[in-house]
Amino acid sequence: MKKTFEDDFNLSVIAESGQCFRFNRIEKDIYKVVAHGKVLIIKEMGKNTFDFDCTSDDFKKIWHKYFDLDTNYSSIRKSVKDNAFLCACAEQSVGMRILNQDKWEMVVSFIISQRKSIPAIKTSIERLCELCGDKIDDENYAFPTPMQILATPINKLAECGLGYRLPYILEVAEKVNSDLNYFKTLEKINDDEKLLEELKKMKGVGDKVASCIALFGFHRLNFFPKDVWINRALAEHFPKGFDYKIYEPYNGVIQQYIFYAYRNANR
DNA sequence: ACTCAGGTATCCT
DNA sequence: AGGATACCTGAG
Repeated sequence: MKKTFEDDFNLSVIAESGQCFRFNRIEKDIYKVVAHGKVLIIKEMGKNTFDFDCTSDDFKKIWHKYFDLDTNYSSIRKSVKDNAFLCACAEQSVGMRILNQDKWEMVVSFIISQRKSIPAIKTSIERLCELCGDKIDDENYAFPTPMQILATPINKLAECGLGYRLPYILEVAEKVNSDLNYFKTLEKINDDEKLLEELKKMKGVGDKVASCIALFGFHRLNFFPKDVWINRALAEHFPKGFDYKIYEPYNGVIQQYIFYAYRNANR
């Protein structure tokens, strides 16, 4: 089904923003997303017009929320004006959106992400999905549930290249599997600091990973994950410190602008 | 062959 | 509380 957006919406920017690992370009202007147990092919038809290969029912139920279509990102982007570096980052990130991704998938994906390159993260995640996720079609697999991971032999899981993160993932899978309301309970925590603290109780989840889970899984747009790229950008452009008050409650969106633009310019 | 990767747990002081 | 160090493995 065809959709035209007034607001910021760029497939390449979103796919390259590092927030998602199963959102990839498969051909020029064609992207594939595997999320929430579904495969979605999106074709860019022209300026801000896209063809989504899904039913209107799935679009309403899944993808509308996934792409956060009720939030106006261009107004957040246009609010950037105090600092030349930030303005440049925002300008290069036209089309950025913060996706609503699956919480469990975010937990595992960002535990895997530590000390790995983005291509290596993607490889590990795809192997894990193929190994124990539900088959969606001939070539695509859903992200495995905690139970599916726990039901898989350890030696098989180790073949996904998880390394020292495997015990973390198993421990977290046990934790989530033993409390079916785990994420519902966390969702109700309104205070960001308290949520961060709770997320960090999972083994293998520190400040950075917890911030990513909160931003990309819980859609808490004020979280500002600090990875190596962000730290380099901040050291270079904000030696006196970054003022998190200016862009409240959208620090997470600003972080994505910096990550996308700075990494593209320096890698 | 060799370095480094979207960090964190653990062990120090 | 804050700093140093080890850590699986793959991609370039």
